[in-house]
Amino acid sequence: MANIDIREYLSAHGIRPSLQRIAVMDYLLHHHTHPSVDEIYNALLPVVPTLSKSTLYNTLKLFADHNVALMLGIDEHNARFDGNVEPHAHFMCVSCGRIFDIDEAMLPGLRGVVCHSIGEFNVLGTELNYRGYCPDCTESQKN
Amino acid sequence: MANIDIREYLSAHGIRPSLQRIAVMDYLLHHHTHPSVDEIYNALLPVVPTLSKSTLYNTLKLFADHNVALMLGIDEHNARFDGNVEPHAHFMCVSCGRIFDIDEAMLPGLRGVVCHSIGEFNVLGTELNYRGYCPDCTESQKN
DNA sequence: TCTTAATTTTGTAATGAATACAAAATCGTA
DNA sequence: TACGATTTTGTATTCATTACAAAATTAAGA
Repeated sequence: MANIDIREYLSAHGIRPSLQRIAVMDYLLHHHTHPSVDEIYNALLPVVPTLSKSTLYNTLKLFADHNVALMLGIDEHNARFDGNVEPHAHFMCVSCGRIFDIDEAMLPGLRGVVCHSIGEFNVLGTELNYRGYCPDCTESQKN
Repeated sequence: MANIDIREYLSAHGIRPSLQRIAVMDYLLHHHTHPSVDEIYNALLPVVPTLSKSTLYNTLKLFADHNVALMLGIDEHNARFDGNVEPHAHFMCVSCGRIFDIDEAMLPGLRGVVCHSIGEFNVLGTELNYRGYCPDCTESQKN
């Protein structure tokens, strides 16, 4: 996705596309590692040397509010962010700490819990998190 | 559930039943409000005047590790705890802040995402969280 | 282009939940 | 009762996040 497209993507969601916001959105769309604020900061500092943590927090909050990024609560130590806003679940490995996407192909039941209402409850957002051992760490445990 | 039963419940899960631990477990089993550490602390202080926050953190971590309590990540500001360890989802109202239990009767799809493995991923724990407006707050918004 | 107001960014200071740690208290067992 | 292990407690610390005001940037009109 070129920068011009990210500009339009942000604008289309009511976000004025500043240099910093484009850089953050660009990073989120090209890195599916569910980065923390610090990871994004360290990655973008060479690109946007004046970037401050405040701007990052502001920007990520703005993105979450405008539904162009997810703020994940799966890691109890840091907020994690995801530019993929399509319904999907997450798996965090308790051994290596990586966070994996779990999509409908892997978890057919996913559709059954993604909804806009539950009885009289009006649902705005859904978060489905798993913790356990990823395939790599399950394998290395056997040895 | 009488204290003697809580003793046995904790013992059966490999937890030595101290006065403090019994008090915390008792509180969790009788209050389904998904309390924060502070709420538990303030509620138990009159009962266990020497109770310290350190003990609470230790105890709740111990409970979570031994699967007699859930540590919920649904509230980004505080960890919340739940003595109900049966599979169920949670709903947090963005208006009043209350956290509600969502069981299988309300959400038939729940069974479809509670599992012990997803492909090669070895699942130890599942957390399904919703955010939105609860029935009370949806109603009062109309006025 | 200049002016001005609004928005955005930035740095610093403050907040507060959670953790670390060691001393004191308690428990279990001989 | 004595002693080693476990648990509790208080204090100090850490560190992610928020608050806030000044500086920089942008948008739009004159």
